[in-house]
Amino acid sequence: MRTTTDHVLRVQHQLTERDWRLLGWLYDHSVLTSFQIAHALFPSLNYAQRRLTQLTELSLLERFRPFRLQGGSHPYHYALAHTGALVVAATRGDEPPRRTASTTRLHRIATSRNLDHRLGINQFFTDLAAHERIHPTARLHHWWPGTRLNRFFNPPGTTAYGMVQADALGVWSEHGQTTVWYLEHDQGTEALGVLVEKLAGYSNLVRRGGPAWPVLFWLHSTTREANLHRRLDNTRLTVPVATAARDRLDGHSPAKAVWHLHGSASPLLRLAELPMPGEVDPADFDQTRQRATP
DNA sequence: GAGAGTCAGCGGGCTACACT
DNA sequence: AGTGTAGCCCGCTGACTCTC
Repeated sequence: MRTTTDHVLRVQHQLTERDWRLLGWLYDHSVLTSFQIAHALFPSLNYAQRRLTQLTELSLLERFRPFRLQGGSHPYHYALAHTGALVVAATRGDEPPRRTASTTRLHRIATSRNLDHRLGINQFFTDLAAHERIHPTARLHHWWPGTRLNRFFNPPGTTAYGMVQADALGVWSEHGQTTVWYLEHDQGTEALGVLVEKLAGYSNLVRRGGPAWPVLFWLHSTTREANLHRRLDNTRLTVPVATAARDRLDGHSPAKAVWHLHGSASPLLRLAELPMPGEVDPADFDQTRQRATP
């Protein structure tokens, strides 16, 4: 135990603010590819690869390359190694994970059938972080995994709001406008009816006094997007619903004007322009310990 | 001087395909 | 069936510049 703690102390002073942000993301969101990390946090892929190799040598990160059927190779996929998990847990005041738990977690990440879905969600947020990196007025304040939402809405000792099953929650600002939204990442594998049914959870939340933040469907094609809007025409909505299709992005970030707000005749909206039920202070979300940065 | 970052070239691991 | 080659998709390395 003493040795492990020493190692944690030893590596901490070698970390930059960017490293802390990366470790925090991996603590919350399991896995990122070298491309995603480079795009979100580094000026070049080359330099990112160097730094990631260093963090791996410090035993903060683990990496793996999934088998690729079409030939060639996947990029390295990075996850938190045991030491990395200890470092982040320590800064957040969480219970330090046991080594066996860290190993089990890693194996589960690497072999998960939901790996593509997870990487798809993470791609959305790393695209936003990349936008933030080169646009001084933009800021990704918070990126929460879906699992943290229920803790946020139902803290111990309070009246429960109910459950929502979002893939993630984001708090995003640009040009002084702040929005909070739930993300539903769609790979086109679920029936449209299943997507529409997910909105019932958000309606329940609003009915019990929860906030009516927009729900974003991040869809894989414009055809599916059009079909979903037709379905929504016959659905009673209590939260704003917006959609974007990845096949019309043409390299644009999800921060840009790509969002089709259901029931609105207005042109496509930027992420920061989505309707909010009231003023939002990003600091309101700090109490649940989002960042790993000490 | 140290660290951050860029550029170009090289090499590894894989599939597909043609040839023997 | 075995072998060689091309192409794809990557990461790694050395040499260099820039900034603090």
